[in-house]
Amino acid sequence: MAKLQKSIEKRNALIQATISLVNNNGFHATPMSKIAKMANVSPATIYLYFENKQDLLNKVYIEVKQAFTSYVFTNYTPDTPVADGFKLIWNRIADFKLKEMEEALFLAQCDNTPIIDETSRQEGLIHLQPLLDLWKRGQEEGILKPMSPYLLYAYSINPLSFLMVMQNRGAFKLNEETLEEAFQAAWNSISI
Amino acid sequence: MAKLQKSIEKRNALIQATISLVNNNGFHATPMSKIAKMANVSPATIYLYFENKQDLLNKVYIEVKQAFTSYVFTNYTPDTPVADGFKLIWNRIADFKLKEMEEALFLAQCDNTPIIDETSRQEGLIHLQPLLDLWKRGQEEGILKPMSPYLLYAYSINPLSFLMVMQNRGAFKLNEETLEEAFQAAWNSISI
Amino acid sequence: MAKLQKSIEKRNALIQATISLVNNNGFHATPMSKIAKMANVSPATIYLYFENKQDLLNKVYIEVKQAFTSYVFTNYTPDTPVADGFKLIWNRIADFKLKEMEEALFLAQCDNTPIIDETSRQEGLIHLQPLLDLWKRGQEEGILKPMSPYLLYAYSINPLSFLMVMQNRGAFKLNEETLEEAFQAAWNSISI
Amino acid sequence: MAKLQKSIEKRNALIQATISLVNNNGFHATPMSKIAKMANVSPATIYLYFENKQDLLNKVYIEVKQAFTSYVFTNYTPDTPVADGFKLIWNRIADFKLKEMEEALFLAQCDNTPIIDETSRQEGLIHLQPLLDLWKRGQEEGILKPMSPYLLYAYSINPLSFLMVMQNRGAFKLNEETLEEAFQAAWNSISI
DNA sequence: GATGAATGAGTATTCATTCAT
DNA sequence: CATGAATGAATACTCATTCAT
Repeated sequence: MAKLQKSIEKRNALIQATISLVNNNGFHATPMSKIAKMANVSPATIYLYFENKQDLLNKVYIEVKQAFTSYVFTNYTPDTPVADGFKLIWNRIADFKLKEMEEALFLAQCDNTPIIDETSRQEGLIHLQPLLDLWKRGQEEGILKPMSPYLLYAYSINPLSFLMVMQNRGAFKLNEETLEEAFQAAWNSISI
Repeated sequence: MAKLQKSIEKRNALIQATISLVNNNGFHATPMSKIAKMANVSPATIYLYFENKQDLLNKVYIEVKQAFTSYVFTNYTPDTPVADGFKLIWNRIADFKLKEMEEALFLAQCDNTPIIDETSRQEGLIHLQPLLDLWKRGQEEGILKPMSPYLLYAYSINPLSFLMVMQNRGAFKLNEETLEEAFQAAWNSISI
Repeated sequence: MAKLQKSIEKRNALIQATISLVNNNGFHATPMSKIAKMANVSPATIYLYFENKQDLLNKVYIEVKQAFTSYVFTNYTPDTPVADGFKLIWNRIADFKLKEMEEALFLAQCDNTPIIDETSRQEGLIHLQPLLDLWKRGQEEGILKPMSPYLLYAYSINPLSFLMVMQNRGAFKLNEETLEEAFQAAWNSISI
Repeated sequence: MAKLQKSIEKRNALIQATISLVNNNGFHATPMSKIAKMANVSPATIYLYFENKQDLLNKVYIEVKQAFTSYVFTNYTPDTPVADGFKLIWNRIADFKLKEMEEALFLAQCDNTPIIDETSRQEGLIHLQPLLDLWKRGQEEGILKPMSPYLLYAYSINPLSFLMVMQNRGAFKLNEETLEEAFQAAWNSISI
């Protein structure tokens, strides 16, 4: 029991170290040895938990993406009215990006870079379905513009990533006021 | 003259090779030797034009960014009415992302990654001033929401990057129709 | 008793695994972990039976060599006439190489390679004495050429190793006919 | 010109170092770094001349084998009478094993071990054809036993490898007398 | 200017071996 | 006895950079 516990902790430490180092230095400047050191294990130990560096990265990506979607859809049920549902989900996304900035930044980097395997990328996408369903419902009800979900995502969700990156670089501050402005912009862009 | 010409051509070949390789393989999988090979020069030759790999990357970034802004503001004059001016600029940006996809993808990767020096990043920003001025004018005229330019950018400009990346991955198609939808979403998000 | 039995079985499994893996992949590509896996034990268990990898290899060599000589001299008694005795022993050697090919191939590889300690090699040799005695007798009786036993061995015994390796590589077939030819060649080379 | 010369010298130094180290320590205990050190180059330099460790080994094997066969058939012409021809070739083989012991030992190790690629092994064989032709002629003339060339090789040629290994281990001495005995044994084993 | 050969300093990965359980 | 997890010490191989020509 204690052993399993320790094993899980080590794996998590590796994942956290990877996120942190890739965020700060980029994938190309994140050697396995540094990850090991930050996680307080030997480099060889990484290979007990992950097949190789690419596998480590893929697995971290998938798990962070799952944590993200899991966080996002907490409290949401498919019978929530469209406008309320969208606001709920949007706020959870914003919350996640603010509270789990490391994870969110990591995702942003992976999503704009060819460092993740295509299959892992796909695997990360499937859990977004409830949002797509919500949008479809909104379109059927005539509340949302009849556009491709990619457009809906590009204008209502993705901007948060940009804003978070800017906040991380110290150029911009996400607070109650700017978040409200952001939500209005998001809603205006997709609602009829 | 012929010599200078050849020199410039070599430099351009190096820049193009860097863009192409970083796009396809990521920075971490783009060795100098490959760049040299693709540009048909010796690895040593790179160091006649750039100080080192980081310098090469920074310079490529800055030049591509300049090409981008230069393209974007062609035909635009500061006395254009706000709505027309925004539409003009927005369309040029969309144009660039469609016609110079390699360059645009490269910028998207650099902008979400810690591979570019902060100073180079700043240098890439300064040429965006005309757009910021336009927005300020629009806000003074009560046409645009009185938000931070970061918010304006996040919602009216940045989504195009996301859409382009998606198009590049084969998931989405930017055509006359979707571009029009995109523009409406952009305008709705920032206009009062 | 059952415990001792199991212990012996494990040790044998380790020896067999070592032989098989070294034969197929060579010593350099035979990690302890693979040996353990093939023998269905933990890597750590190997060290309960052998001091280290070198010791494992030496012990395997010695035991296989003993199995070989023991097999070879079964039914042979020192009072057998020289010609009969040689034929008897030669046939047993040929038999062993055909029936215990794994073991024989392992010996061939060890005998031509610096992977076995010199002392272990010596230890493997001592049990060949009956053959040396037979040869001495044959020379005293004027039946065998008065040559160094190394020459006798090189021409009458060692060729079987070569033929077995060739058969293992699929290039040659040892059957009743070729074995008879081989024996004639062997006998012709050493008899007066 | 001087550059090409140096290049060839470096390559040869690498080959010699490989032979020497593999002979003394075995393939498994011959790291690239040691080979580099012995050849007075950087480890990275090896990879300018050979693709990887396996390629290095294969190439060394092939070149040594070619040197061997080339040495062996010097002075031999296909019209030499069978007995004379065999004696000539046999002596050259013995000569090579005595004078180029390092090379010969290396071949012996490679020939009894799965460290060489099968294709490289095949490539090493093709140059032995003149000997096979000689044997065929001898069989047609009724001088040699009508056996498989593998048997002829096993009994008339291969024993020299064994004797050389023994001499290298200090157990046996190849001199004029023992060489003559060896030749007689070889000839007796294959001649009618 | 231009180059190709050369390399030192890494880097991912492996593996023999140990040790707490 | 037996083990699986852990690791330090290699090891093959890469790559940004240099330098003699």
